Amino acid sequence: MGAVKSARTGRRMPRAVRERQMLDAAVRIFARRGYRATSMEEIAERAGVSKPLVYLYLNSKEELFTACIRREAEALLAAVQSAVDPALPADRQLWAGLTAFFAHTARHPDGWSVLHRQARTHGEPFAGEVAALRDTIVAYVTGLVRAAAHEAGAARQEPELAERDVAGVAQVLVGAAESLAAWMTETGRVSEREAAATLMNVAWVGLGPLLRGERWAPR
Amino acid sequence: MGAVKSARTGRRMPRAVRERQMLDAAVRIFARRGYRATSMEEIAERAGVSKPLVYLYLNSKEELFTACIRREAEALLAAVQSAVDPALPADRQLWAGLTAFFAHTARHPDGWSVLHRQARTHGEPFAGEVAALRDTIVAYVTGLVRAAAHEAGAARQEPELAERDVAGVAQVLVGAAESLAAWMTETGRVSEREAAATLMNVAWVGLGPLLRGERWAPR
Amino acid sequence: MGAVKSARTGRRMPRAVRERQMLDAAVRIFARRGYRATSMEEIAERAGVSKPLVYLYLNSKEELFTACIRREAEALLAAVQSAVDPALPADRQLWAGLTAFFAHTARHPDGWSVLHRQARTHGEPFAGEVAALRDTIVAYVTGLVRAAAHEAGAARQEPELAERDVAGVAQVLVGAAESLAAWMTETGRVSEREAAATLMNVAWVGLGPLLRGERWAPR
Amino acid sequence: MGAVKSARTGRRMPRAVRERQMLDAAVRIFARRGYRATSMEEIAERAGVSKPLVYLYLNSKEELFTACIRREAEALLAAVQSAVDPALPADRQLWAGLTAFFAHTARHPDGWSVLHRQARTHGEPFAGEVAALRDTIVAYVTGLVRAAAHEAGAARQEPELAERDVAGVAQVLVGAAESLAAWMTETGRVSEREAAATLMNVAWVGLGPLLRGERWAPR
DNA sequence: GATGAATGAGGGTTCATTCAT
DNA sequence: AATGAATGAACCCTCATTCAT
Repeated sequence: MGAVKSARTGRRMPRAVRERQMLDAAVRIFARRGYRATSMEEIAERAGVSKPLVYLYLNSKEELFTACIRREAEALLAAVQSAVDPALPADRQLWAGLTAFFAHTARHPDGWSVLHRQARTHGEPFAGEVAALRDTIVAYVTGLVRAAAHEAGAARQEPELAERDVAGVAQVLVGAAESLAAWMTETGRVSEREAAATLMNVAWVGLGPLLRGERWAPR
Repeated sequence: MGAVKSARTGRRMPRAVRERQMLDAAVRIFARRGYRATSMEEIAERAGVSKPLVYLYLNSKEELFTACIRREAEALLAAVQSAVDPALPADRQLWAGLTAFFAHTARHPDGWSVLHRQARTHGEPFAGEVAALRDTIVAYVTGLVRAAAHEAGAARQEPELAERDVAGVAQVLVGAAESLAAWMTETGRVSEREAAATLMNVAWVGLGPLLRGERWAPR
Repeated sequence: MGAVKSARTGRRMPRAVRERQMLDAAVRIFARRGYRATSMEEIAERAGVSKPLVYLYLNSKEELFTACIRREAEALLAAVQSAVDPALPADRQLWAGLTAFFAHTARHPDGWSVLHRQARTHGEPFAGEVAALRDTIVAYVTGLVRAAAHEAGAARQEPELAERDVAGVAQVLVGAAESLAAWMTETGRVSEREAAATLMNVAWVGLGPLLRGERWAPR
Repeated sequence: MGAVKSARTGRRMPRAVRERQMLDAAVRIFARRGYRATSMEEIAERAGVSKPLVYLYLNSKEELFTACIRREAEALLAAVQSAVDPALPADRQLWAGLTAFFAHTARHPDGWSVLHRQARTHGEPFAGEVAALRDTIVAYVTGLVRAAAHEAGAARQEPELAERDVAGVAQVLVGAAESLAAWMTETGRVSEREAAATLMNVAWVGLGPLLRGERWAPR
């Protein structure tokens, strides 16, 4: 009825192209409806092919969803990594990475929704796929925070930050970044650079007192 | 299949009791399977009643899910609010609130999953219910951060924090807290107090340099 | 939701009164929704009693519907019969009967709908109940037509009408009357007297040529 | 139960054929059970297909019922129209039309039941479909009666019949015809030609006195 | 390389009916 | 005299998936 039909653009396309069309359609629909509410019928229709062809290429709904998750995870990781020059100082790397992250999620809201919302809400095996991605990112950010702390500390002759605190800052950074990205794509109220700047101010500027050993403790 | 059956504990209970049982069952199953993948049958079974009774009391799957969201939202808000003494200084309030938040989500992981994951993933009208809760919390946290900045600034004769930064810190706090809570309940790798302490260190301790006007800027 | 609830007018009423309320409610709802689409719930609600009470008094949906049919059939028959004075000439009796019939169906459209539409569309045992009523009426009308023909024929020294033609005229009369009654209650386009007059003109006035032996035959 | 199963005659048939089978089955069952009491399951079974296929081709119970009504209405209209030669005099046309009508309803009792009983009993949108058919037929019959009166009147130098009476006769004719058809198919007590002849005698032969201005009036 | 035809299985919802009080 | 609590059974509809061509 109201479904937008992609005009079936010429039959007989090479497999790689067809597959891409199917994944594009799938990501879009999974992102907007959720895994269970998405029907293979609708994906096939939007991809401009028949249902059996979707099965021929992607085997099952579960494998199709997994393929979507993998493709989007790789794309996101590639976007962030290619934006970061490992030769730069840690804070510049962090800035570049955050900017690339927010830019990518803003440009691919459906992909981000699949990763951040849909995959995590529908249990195994999908959640595991995303967990792996997240672990990679957390590890990378942890390295950056450690290096940043090291540089800053070295400059000011201060003791390095304890691993626990490094990990804590990294977790907060990643968690807040995810949250901001979702908020950005859903409400459009913040720009990519604003989001990145907010995080840099908290993470980087806030590192100073932590490096000097300040801690908050209940009393 | 493998579903655990609650031994039907005696027929003929007053409506209020039955309704509670149904909501308990529903929250648990919605949290684990997601809205669409949850069947009314399974909820009824777990609640120890027949499906028609669930419909008699809760009308429809959608209303049932909404009732779950509302109950869990109210419970979470009540837990946090009753933990906070408005007479205390802002940092103590923040600590108390965060601790209560993490304690509640740790004790009610299914409720938290319904609020944080499921409700937000399945569109309107569910997302709206949770958005209202989140707005309440963000407003409250913003107030605390502003007050905290005010106290700290006043003590040190420093200019107060700009509203933009207050809002940024609040957003990061709430986003990071949500993210940590989910991570906590999903992986069990951090304790409630650790989570709260990490956030206090970043938010509270890191407030210092921000108050002194330090900002990170790319160049 | 939108259902009109009769304010439960005082508990503890004599059985006969309660039963009447239930039948009233049932006729009304059966007439408007049809047998299958009517729920015992709605009847009970409209009657201002609980469902078990409906069962206590009327045993089952089927018996309840049958009771409605019988009550309405008896009422219709009584209305027609009490309007007819057997001492009058046949044409006056026919006129009185038709007028009473149209008046009754106009005043009790739900009852007429139950008899004419609902009961006949839902198979046995309901159709049989109405068939009995119809047979009674057809027999009565046949008698009137025969008598009318006799009077007219006797006056003009003409041969009486053959039984086949008498029966034919009676069938047409009854069929047309039913049809007009339904049309009247559904569209409201004709008055009771107009309907009766139309039928008298066809049946009575048209009797003349038939009595003189005129017939239409294909050639 | 007692359901007759059509031996599944070979799988894989072209859509048009299957659709016809489904409509055949549906008309039969709707006619006998009524709309609400008919289950899609039973229709599918009788059509020799699975339930989903019925939905694939006919979308919903409501659309299926509507499709039945339309098909039967068109078939009935076509049968009557093709039997009538507009070049013939009005009485011959009427006779041909009535004969065709009774013949068609006798040969397709289920179709007639769907049109006359079921569709009208189950409210909109079904009743509207049949009302359109009836209007067409009433208009056609009105034309015939008018023409017949004109011919007859012209021959005898008499004044034409008033429009009100023409309409009255047409309504009575159509109503009586419907009623006789239902009675015929339900009881089998009259033949098609007898039914048509009865109506011709009343309508055609009875037209004479009406043309001469005779009217019945109460007094 | 691609599809029209077809289905098993399951989910949301409703309803007539009963039991215990 | 009357009801709140409860359910077995069915029904409409959808969907992931396959077969035959």
